[in-house]
Amino acid sequence: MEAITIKDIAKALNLSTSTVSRALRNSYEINPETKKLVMEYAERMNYRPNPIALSLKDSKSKSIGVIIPEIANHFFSQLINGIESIAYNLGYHVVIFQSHDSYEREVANTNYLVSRKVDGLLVSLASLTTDLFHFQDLMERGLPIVFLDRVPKEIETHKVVADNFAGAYEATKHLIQSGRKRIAHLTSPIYLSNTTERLAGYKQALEDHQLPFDESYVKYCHYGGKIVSENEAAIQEMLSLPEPPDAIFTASDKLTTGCMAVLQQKKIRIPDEIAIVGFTNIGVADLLNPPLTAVVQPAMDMGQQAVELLIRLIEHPQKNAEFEIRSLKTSLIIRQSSGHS
Amino acid sequence: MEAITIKDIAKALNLSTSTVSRALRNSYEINPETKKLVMEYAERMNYRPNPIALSLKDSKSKSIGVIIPEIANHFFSQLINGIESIAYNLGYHVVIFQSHDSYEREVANTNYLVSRKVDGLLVSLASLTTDLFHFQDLMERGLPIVFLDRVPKEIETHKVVADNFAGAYEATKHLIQSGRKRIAHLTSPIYLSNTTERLAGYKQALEDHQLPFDESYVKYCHYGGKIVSENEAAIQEMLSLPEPPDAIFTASDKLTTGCMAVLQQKKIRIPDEIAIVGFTNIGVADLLNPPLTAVVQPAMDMGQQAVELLIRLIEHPQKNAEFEIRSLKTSLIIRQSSGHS
DNA sequence: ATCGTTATCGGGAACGTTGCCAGTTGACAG
DNA sequence: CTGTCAACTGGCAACGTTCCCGATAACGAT
Repeated sequence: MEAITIKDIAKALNLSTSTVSRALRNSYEINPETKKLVMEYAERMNYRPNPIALSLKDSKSKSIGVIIPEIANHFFSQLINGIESIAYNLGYHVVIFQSHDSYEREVANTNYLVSRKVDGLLVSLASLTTDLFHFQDLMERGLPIVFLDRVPKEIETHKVVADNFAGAYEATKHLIQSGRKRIAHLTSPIYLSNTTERLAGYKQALEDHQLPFDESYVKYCHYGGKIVSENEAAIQEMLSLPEPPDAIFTASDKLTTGCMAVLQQKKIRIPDEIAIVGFTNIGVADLLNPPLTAVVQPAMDMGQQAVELLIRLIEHPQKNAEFEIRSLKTSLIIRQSSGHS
Repeated sequence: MEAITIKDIAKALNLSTSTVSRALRNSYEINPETKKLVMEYAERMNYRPNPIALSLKDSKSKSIGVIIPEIANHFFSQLINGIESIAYNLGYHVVIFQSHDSYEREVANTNYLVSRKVDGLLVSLASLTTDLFHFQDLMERGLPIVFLDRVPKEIETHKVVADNFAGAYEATKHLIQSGRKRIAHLTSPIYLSNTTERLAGYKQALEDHQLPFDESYVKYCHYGGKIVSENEAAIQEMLSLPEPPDAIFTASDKLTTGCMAVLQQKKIRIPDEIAIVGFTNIGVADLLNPPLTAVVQPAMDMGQQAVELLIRLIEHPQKNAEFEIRSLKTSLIIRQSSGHS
């Protein structure tokens, strides 16, 4: 606990704290000998500057906050790995918070991170967030924020997303080309950017292939598949339609596995009766029964690009800012669940 | 950015900072009217004490550090959820770091967290950590640490683990009772507490059922299944034995899925040719092909108990300390991969 | 009138660091 | 011998907060 401070060094070497400080910072106006003396002593005593004191002084912390819905999700944990790999190399620390898709938690986490003087924020919106004031306010006050994956339309800043439209289009098209006619879409709340983009891709693919769009084939699950009963109800509703779907395109990790679980439990054969394509980064897709056809997002890459943009924003405060929206390609990995022959 | 401070309040209300400070803290020696004035003004201006300043002053931060091997792992993310749920309620913040099973990273993270003045540490050891000085040193300097899951024998403090011996015993016994005779064990480096305990349970089960223990049936994967080729090599070695195993008991998430992937790729039928039981908390065990028999750890509970112990340690510095080792029961969930009829 | 008490408040130091402003030397030109 | 200028170093304030110590006034009690 008794960490050594600059003051201790000053006392031991009979110097002033300022001198020590400048010596350690290798200032030109310090006698090389003194410098050497200080540096060696500091080294020997294993001196580490106190980041808290520095933060207090400079209102900077060399750390960035990450707010994501949850970490128990392959997409987000890969995202984090991407973020960390870059941030680490650039000398930034990463502080992770989960919103658990709750608006209140997101706000609380945001406030805490700000009071902790993070230099910037990386955010993927909670599914239940509709009011964006807490972020808008911060941005106006000059805090750099970069959004990724689930991004708000209303805020102007750098954003990194997957090409959801193309991914959904490709997935739907794949199902169509595999012979499916009645393709359902199980997705998240409509006010997520993801949802509308994927929905649009899905619709466009239907249209381009002369299939009708039927609103009753689209189900929005507010809790993103985390509440089983909601899933189950949504799927049950679709199955009870006069013409039940012969394929389901699911829009997230949890929705996909949740859907598979429900079908399995109902003894509905995949893909014979219903084919599935999931928008998911789940790691064991090819170990599933049946192996899952998936639209995979370049999560790691997304994380990396997002930090890069953020750190650029932090270190070169906006030259009143052209903001970028980077849209990264997804890849469709075809396995058996889509019934592709 | 221009957060309001106690000084601002003092100036605005024509008081001294000390008075404001005490008013906010509801000190008895402040005139109730003054108090009201201050509190209302603070409320109106949305005053929040600066945690950095507090940390500097008290060398306390009301936050705890968590160092785990990796987040992209169901066991650990559940652990985190358990930790957060309790810590949050007790007014502590949780700062998560991944060691990625690297000793250097573990040390770096530890140092950073300590310099950031976390009030305590929750640690699950990196698989490549053998030198424990960085933790021992901290403990001697009075920093509360609680280990969980992967714990060191050499350090005396609270520990929370799963009952690895019993879990492994039960898994092995289950395989034996399902008619398997040549049960292999795919596991992590031997210097992890987990590994030895699970190995012991495995051995004991063999012995109790009059099966010979054969060292060539035990493979230690240093990278815990994260490096596919290592997995593959280990499994290949076992398959090339004169008497290849008819069952494999795998000791972790990644080892389990890795093993299944290799068998699948080699077109070895599970469980017909080789049965599998995995020590894993993977969420989609029943969606796998075949559904996976698993020894599940009460990860959430483990996390919760560990924080409780840690916070107790933080808030009631050791009454020279009876240290607890809590061992929580695992549960064997039987599915098809073990070939149970 | 003097003193102790109580109630209420302000001053200043401290946490660790940096940066500005001032010294204090010594050398050297004038 | 003085003035100037480097070269080097020290003092101090500041970041936001708390806490110890006093200070002030009112008010009985002595």
